[in-house]
Amino acid sequence: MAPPHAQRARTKSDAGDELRLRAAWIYYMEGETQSNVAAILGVNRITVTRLLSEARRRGEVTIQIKGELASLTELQRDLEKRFGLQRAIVAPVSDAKADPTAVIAAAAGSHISALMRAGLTIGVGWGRTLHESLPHIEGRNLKDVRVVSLLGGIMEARRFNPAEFAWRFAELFEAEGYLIPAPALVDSAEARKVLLDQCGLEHVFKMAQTAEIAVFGAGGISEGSTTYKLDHLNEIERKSLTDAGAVGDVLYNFIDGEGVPVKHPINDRVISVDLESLARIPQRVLVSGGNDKIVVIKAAIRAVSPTVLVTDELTARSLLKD
Amino acid sequence: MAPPHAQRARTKSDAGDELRLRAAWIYYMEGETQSNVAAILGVNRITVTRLLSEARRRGEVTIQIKGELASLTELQRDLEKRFGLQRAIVAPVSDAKADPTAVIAAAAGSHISALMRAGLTIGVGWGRTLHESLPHIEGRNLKDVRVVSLLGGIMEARRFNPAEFAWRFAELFEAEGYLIPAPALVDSAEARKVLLDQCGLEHVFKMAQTAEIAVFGAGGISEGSTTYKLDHLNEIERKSLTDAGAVGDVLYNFIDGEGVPVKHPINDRVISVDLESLARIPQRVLVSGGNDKIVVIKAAIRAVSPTVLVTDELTARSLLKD
DNA sequence: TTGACAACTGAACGAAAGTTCACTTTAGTT
DNA sequence: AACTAAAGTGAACTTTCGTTCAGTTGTCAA
Repeated sequence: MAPPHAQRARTKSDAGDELRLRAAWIYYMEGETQSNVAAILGVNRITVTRLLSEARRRGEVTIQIKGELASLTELQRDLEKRFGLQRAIVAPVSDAKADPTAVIAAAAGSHISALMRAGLTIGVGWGRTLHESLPHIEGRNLKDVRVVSLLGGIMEARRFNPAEFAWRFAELFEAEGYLIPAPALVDSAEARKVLLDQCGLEHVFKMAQTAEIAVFGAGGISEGSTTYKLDHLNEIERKSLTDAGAVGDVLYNFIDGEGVPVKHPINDRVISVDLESLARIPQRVLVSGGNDKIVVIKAAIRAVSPTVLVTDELTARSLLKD
Repeated sequence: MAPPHAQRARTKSDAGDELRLRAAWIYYMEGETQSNVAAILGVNRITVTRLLSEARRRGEVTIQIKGELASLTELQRDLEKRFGLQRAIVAPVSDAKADPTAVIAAAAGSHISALMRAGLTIGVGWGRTLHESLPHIEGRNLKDVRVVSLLGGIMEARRFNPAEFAWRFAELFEAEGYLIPAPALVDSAEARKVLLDQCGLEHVFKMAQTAEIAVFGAGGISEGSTTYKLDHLNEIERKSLTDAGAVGDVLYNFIDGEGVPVKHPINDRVISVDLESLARIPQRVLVSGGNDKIVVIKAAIRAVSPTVLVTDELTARSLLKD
C-alpha cells in the first residue's frame, strides 16, 4: 500500500499546478489585474503574485518578441554588455558569403545622421566602409558644425580619396571641414616633426582633440585585407609589424591583440590623432566588420573603448564567440 | 527625386521601431525595470512605458503559456464565461473515441475532495460517472459531515447500486449518510404522496434543501444512453417524454431544451429534490460529459445554473460550439 | 519668415505589483 | 494528546507602473 502522504502530496501539488496555470491564464491572456485574478480564483492577491512569479520561475510563461530584428537586438545587447558599449548596432546580413561592408555602411550612415546636431565638432577617420556610408547619411542644414580629420590622407587617390570623406561629410551638413593636408604616413620621424611644427597641423589636431564625436574604422593587417593600404605599407614593413605583434591599426596607430600600441618605428612616422587622445573624445564610434577584422576589432575596443560599435551580424557573432 | 519628407519619415519610423524593439527586449528578456530601461536607452521612463504598450498593441510581444494544460485552461475559462460558472473543470481526453466517463470521474473526485470540509452538508445524486469518481475521492476524517441523497434509488441493483454512492461517499469522510429508502420513480402519484407523507422522507428532503453543496449528473434520453435507466423507463414512456419535448433529466426531473420541466405525468411519480430546491443550494456541481449529453447539459445548465461544471475536453468544445 | 498645428516629451498623481514580516495552520513527532 | 518544524497565508509598506495633463519642439503652409 502506498504511503498516504505520498498520495496527498501529489494531489496537493496537482491542485497547485492547476491554480497557478489558471492564474497565469487569466492574468496574461485575459489581461486582468492581479486583484481581479485573486477575486476570480477566490484567493488573496498576494497569493496571485506568488503564483505568477512561480509560473515565470518555472518557465511556464514565456514571452517572445517577434520579428527577425529581435535576434539582432539580442546580439546588440550581448555586445553592449560584453564590451561595455553604450550602443552596439548590428546590421542584418542576408548572404553569409557576401561582403558586409554595404550593410554596415548603411547602418553607420543612419546612426551618424541621428547623432548630428547643431554646434557639433566631429572627428572622422576614413576607410572603405565610411566612404560607402556617405549615401546613407542624411544631410541637413545645421549651424556651427565642424568636421575634423583625425588623420592624414594618401597621395595616390584610387578607388576613393580618403580626404574626400571628411570633405563630403562636411558638405552634407554645410559644415566647416578641417582637413589634414598631409599623408597619414610620412617617410621619417623628422618629416613628421617638420609637418606638425611648420604647417599648422598642430591646430587641426588640437581641434580634433576637442571633438565631441569621433567616427573611425579599424584596419586589418593580413595579406588580403585593406588593399588600399598596401600602397603605403610594403610587404617588409607589414612583416616587421606583425613580428612586433601588430594585429591591425586604428587611425594608423598599430596595435597588438591587447590593444596596446606596438613598439615599432612606423608609429613615429604616422600623422594622426594618437590613441590616448582618441580615447578622450566623449563619443567614439567604431565602424568595422568582416571576418578578417575580428581580431583587430577586439584590439581596437581594448585600445579606445568605443562608446558605439557598428558592425554586421556575422562579425557580431564571431566577436561574442569564446 | 523622392520627396524629402518621405525619406525622413521612413528613417524616423525605422529608428522608432528599433528603439521600441530594444526597449521590449531589455524589459521582457533582460527583466530590467522600466526605469532602468529608460536609463539604458537614454530616454524618459514614460517614453519606455509608451514604447512597451505600443509593442504590445502591435503584437510584437507575445506571451505564451506552455503545456497541454494551457488549452484546457482556456476551455475552462471560456465555459465559465459563456455559462456563468464559478468554475469549469475540463478533463483531458487522450482518445476521442473512448468513453470520457473515466477522466471526468477522476476530475470530479479530485474536485469534490477539495470541497469537503468539516461541518458540511452535501447532497448527492447518483449515476455512472459519480460512481466511478469514488476511487478518486480522497477520504478524510472530518467532523459533522452529512451526506444526503437528493433522490431515491432503484430496486434492482445491476452494475452498481445507486444508493451505494451516497453511502460509500459518507463512509469516506466518516460522515452520517441520509439516504432515501424509496425508488426514484414510483408507479403512481398516489404512491409518491404516501411515501413522502408516511415514511419520513420529508425529513430527508428538508435536509437536502439545506445542503451547502449538491453534486449531481445529467441524464440523456436517447435510446443508447443511460442504459440503467431503461429498467425504469420503458420505450413508450420514453417516447411520450420526448414527444413532450424532454431532452433528458436532472435528478429524474425531465426537462426540455430550455431547461424547463416538461409537462408530463411522470414528473408526478418522481421522488427527488425538485429543480427549484436544487437551484437554491449554494454550490451546485454538475458532473457530466459525452457526445450524447450535450443537449441535456445545456438544458441542465439553464435549469439549475450550476456553480461548477465538470466535463471533458470534447464535450467542452461541443458545448462552446455555435 | 511667421503662425498654426500636430507630434512628441516630461511631471504629477493614482493604481498596481512585489517584498518583508508576523501569524496561522498543518503535518509529523514525542 | 501536545509539541515542533515547516509550509502557507495575510497585512503593511515600498517600488514600479500607467494615465492624464501641461509644456515643448518641430513641421508645414501661407
